[in-house]
Amino acid sequence: MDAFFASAEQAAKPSLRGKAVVVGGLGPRGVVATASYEARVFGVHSAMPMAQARRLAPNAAYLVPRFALYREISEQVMGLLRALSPLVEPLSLDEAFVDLEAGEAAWDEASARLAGAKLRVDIRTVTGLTGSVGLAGSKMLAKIASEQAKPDGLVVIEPGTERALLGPMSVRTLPGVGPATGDHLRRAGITTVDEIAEAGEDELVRLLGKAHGHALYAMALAHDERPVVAERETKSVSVEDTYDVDIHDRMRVGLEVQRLADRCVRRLRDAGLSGRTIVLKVRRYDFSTLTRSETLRGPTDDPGVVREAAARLLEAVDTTGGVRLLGVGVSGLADYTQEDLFAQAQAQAEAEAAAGESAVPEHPDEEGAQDTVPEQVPPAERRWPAGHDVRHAEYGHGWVQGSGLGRVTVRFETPYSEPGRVRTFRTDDVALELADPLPLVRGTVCDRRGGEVGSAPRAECGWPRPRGGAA
DNA sequence: TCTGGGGTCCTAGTGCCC
DNA sequence: TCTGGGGCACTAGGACCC
Repeated sequence: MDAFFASAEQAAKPSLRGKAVVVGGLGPRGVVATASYEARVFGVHSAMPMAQARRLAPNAAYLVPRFALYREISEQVMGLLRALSPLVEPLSLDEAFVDLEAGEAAWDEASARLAGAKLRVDIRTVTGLTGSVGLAGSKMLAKIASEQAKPDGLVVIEPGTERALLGPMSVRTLPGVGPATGDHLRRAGITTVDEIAEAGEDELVRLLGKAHGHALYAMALAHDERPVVAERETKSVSVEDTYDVDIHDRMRVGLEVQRLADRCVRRLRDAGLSGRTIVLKVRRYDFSTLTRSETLRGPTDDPGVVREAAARLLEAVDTTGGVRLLGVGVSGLADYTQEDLFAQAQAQAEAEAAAGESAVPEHPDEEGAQDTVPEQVPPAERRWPAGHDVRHAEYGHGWVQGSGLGRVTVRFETPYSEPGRVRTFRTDDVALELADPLPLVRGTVCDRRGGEVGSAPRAECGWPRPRGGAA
């Protein structure tokens, strides 16, 4: 999908069509998730600090991501891909590989082109958004083709032309070559794919290590035999928060870790998983990041057990100077729940010992349970995130254009209307309430699959993610 | 300028067991 | 009893991806 989050917002909000739109974290430490093509003209791009984006494009619309909406659109596109082939490998919410041969949707270049062209039309019809398709004989080349096809295009890499196409390209084109490896290669005098091939496999292994060296050399020769894998098991589940202001208070750090542990367990349980290894992540004031982990005797999804492990790990971390990010994760996953009996028994014993002494909450992780850690934020304060849908008793459906100083500004429009008018209300106006997003195309019903085809949904998103790479 | 969140994979060091 | 090596599990960090 092309500039996916931003395109979805433009489709949902007629007044933003043709305008610079930036989606990402709006806090002081936010970064850009996606910029519309209109915003990219100003130099705004993904992963850029939001403060920098605001300087480059001060008049752009800045919105927070609405993952529920993107997930629904993603599921619609996934449905279209699965109609082409049983072998669909999602890479993210907006990208996927499809093995067209396995689905007998294509058997030669002409039929592949036809299938790709029809897919693009279908995506547009169903979602109202544009997608790009790359067609090639391997995943690596299909991905490169789809990048070249953006926005709103279709590119085929014909068999026999791969080496000539790849040769002059930057090493950064190859998957797995990021800033660090790119620099490493550049210092060795290697900047193009051709130069990787000329350097030879031994040199690549010497420079980058065994796995990376072999893989990169093969890619440079356009060799990529990786199959399209429809089912990928989740390996870890984690949550993390970056704080607007560094936390110095050790007690507060401890409370945040407990909250994160609870959130992580909720995600774990929603996915029907349990895990053995608890990981604590701390990013300090100077951006140095460290992780500490502990492996239990058996997998658990008990919030008390995870909280305790995370607290133990925190004890070994020096947080003087302040922390900007905290995270809690669980790995070593199992798709069954075999409780850590020892830890549970211990927790129970401790709870019994503590009974009467204090009112520390126990295991509150039932459906819909709230965080047990006291919130620092005053309760009942209504939040109006920029870009979120609202409904007003009198004016109907709209979205939050901005809020602050006790006021919220709403633009009243829908995906099917003309650009609408703006009105401002008090943030506690009872006539105003948050609303679910409307479908981008009138009459389409998002296909909330029950997992009857292919793999059962895992992790929080139900099921993962798509693009137009076709192998 | 000042760097999110949720993942995966790889490497290297260490300790333990046989 | 001591030593060494292989294999494995665990831990920590880094790079990369979207």
